[in-house]
Amino acid sequence: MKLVTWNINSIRIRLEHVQKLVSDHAPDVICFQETKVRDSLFPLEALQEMGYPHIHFAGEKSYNGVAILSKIPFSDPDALSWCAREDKRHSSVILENGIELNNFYIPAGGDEPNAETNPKFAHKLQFLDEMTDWCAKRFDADAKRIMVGDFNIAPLETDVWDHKKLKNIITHTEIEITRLAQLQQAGQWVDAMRLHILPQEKCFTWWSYRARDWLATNKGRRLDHVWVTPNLQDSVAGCEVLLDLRGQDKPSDHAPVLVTLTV
DNA sequence: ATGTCAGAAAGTTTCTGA
Repeated sequence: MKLVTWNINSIRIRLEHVQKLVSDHAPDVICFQETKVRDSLFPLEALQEMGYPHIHFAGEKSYNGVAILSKIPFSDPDALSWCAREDKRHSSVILENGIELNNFYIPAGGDEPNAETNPKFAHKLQFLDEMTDWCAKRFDADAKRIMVGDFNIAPLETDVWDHKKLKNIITHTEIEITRLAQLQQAGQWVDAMRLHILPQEKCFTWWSYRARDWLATNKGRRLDHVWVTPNLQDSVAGCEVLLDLRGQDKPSDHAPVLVTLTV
């Protein structure tokens, strides 16, 4: 099974890039974040015509929004709300092969890494805490689960272009990295990307629009993640960040992450 | 620290969030 997670930053404006992803890599399942479209305007037919008859989406006007596209039939489509808000930051399905797939868009958190003065950062931390409680409560050693998405946190020193310069910048602060570790522990999640792209290697999935020459300067961060339960660890056959899609005309600021599983 | 985007509202320009 080839699985992609991609913060698309508007699904409607980048349908051609989705088509390129499909033509070049033919993923079985694609998880999108930041679709930025209300459900009534979601381009369902166009995506189905690309070869994805099974689509679960949960969106809103302008902001957030997630979608799961699949060649594989699924059941139990769900979309949970977090932090008592109605923003669309989660969706899940159970694939026909029995694997539960969760797609998350964790809040970015604003600019100032102080939860007392910056409500966006407080929201991000609360969101992480709720996810941690949720994972702990429903933990099941026998369940086969995958959790993907734009987590908006780069935990390792090699997940950012300069650890020292970014250690007080949201996405790479100690407090976020600690919360993410607690979340990972609560579900015994395995970082599937880092099974194949070794932790000592730099690995980025996001480059700011503001940096010109994004590839040459390579001031990136690994904000997008694929986590699997331990019983799926040996099924993770490979991982690739699809840089060519970040290099298209009018790209998303995130590159897709492709993980191949032998399931 | 902010050089760029996307979407929305109402203005061919400003705001917000990222």
